[in-house]
Amino acid sequence: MATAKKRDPEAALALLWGEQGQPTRGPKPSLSAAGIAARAVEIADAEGLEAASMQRMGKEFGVTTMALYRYVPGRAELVELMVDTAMGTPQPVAGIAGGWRPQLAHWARQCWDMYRRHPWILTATAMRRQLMGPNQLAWLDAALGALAGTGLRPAEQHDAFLLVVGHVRNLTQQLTEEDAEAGAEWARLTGAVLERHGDRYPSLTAAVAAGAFAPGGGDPLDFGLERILDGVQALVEERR
Amino acid sequence: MATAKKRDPEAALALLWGEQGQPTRGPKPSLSAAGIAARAVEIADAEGLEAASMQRMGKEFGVTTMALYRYVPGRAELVELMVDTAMGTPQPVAGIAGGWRPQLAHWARQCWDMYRRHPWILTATAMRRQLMGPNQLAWLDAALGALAGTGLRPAEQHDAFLLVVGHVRNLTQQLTEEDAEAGAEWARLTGAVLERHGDRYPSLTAAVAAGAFAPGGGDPLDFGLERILDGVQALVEERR
DNA sequence: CTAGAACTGCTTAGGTCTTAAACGGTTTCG
DNA sequence: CGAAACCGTTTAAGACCTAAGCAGTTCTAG
Repeated sequence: MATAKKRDPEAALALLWGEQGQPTRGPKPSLSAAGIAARAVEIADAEGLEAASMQRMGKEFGVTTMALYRYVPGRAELVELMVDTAMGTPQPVAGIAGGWRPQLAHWARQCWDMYRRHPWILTATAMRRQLMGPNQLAWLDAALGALAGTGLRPAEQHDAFLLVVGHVRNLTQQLTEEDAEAGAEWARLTGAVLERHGDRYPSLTAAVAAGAFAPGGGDPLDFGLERILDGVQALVEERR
Repeated sequence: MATAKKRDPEAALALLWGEQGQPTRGPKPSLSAAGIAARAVEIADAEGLEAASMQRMGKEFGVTTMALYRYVPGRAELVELMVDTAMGTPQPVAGIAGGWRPQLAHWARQCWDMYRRHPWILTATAMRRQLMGPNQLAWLDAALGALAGTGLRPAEQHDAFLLVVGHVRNLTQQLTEEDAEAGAEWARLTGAVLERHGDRYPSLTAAVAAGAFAPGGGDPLDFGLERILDGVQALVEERR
């Protein structure tokens, strides 16, 4: 079946944390979950998440598709492992001078780099309470470490964290969409539509004419990040 | 084939904008693209985007799966039409007193309601330059209308728009994930993990202990929206 | 008024994907 | 030395999307 199935979160977590007692009986395993995930990450980086199908991974290792199910409960669990593998470990944030704001900015930039290297993580973690592996928790921990310096209430720190990751993720999606050629085609088509129906969208027409949609020059992360950090800082100072 | 296929953006746009010359020759069509999309939206609302498959839609209307392809070039185009259909028209923002900030806040809240009604729009519009239909453009136009009052540079208005939609979308994703039961299970599992490996994540452990992850009481949209608008407002005043 | 063009919906078929189940071979433990 | 555990394979089932061709139906051009 392509859908549903009964998922076992315990098994998935054991896989993520590498907490399965390895067997002693039968033949030596020729593969490993970590190895499969690592190769799958490479493929997803190069060709997208869809390309890293079970069948493809089987071919990649010279085994049958079904052989993979000895190492991984199913596709969903493999993707979860891929996500944690691809994320890697963030640099610690404690060493950065200047308090929470430069620390959080550095964290965001690092996170952005990571997402740009592995844009498929976005779709893999969308619309689903993701089981978090060691690396994903490390990223969370690092951001919270920076935010602890704000003196905000705990719930507010959590909200601020979501705000920053959210921005990073949105930007990743925005920028990944554009691979120049496709972006130009899109702009052309949308421009043609606007030419026909522009009168229904006065503000949009004006903005386009003013060049609001022209490919920007600066660092795309900056604008939003600065606005968000300004907003958080205002709250921090208000609390003090 | 389940993948690839040659897409025809022109045809897709014609579908979105209802600009196909309707036929005069053969038998009366028993369905319509708009009708199919409308029903598909209902199904996606209730059971998720996956549930609104071609096969399912065929059954839904008492015809074969392939009959649908007389009305829609393919699944992708149907989803695009579903998105625009589900979005509907936003309330105009011009009538709201108090300038750009209340206008943008109202827009965001309205947008959030829309996304909460149709959370599948998130996954449908992820990782792909979406062809925009009339309704989607109307939402964009409304937001830009509010932002025009800021006096920011055009590119900055665009960036600010992305910041606000991004927040709304992130929050939708965040909140849709939690359907209480699943959320509790997730919290339990993550708690158990943290109990075992907590020493590796000091900041996270502290935050959890302080209740940062306890289900919050207030309006979840508020925190981020206020921070973002504060940040934008600071820039507006700096420009003045 | 009558072909034929155009359009309808259906059938057939081929390709993708995940995964359940059973089977023979291999390794180690009791 | 048997039996249990584990390996990779084969087989097969059920989901999905869609290309291609076929038999009717309806309008229009000649």
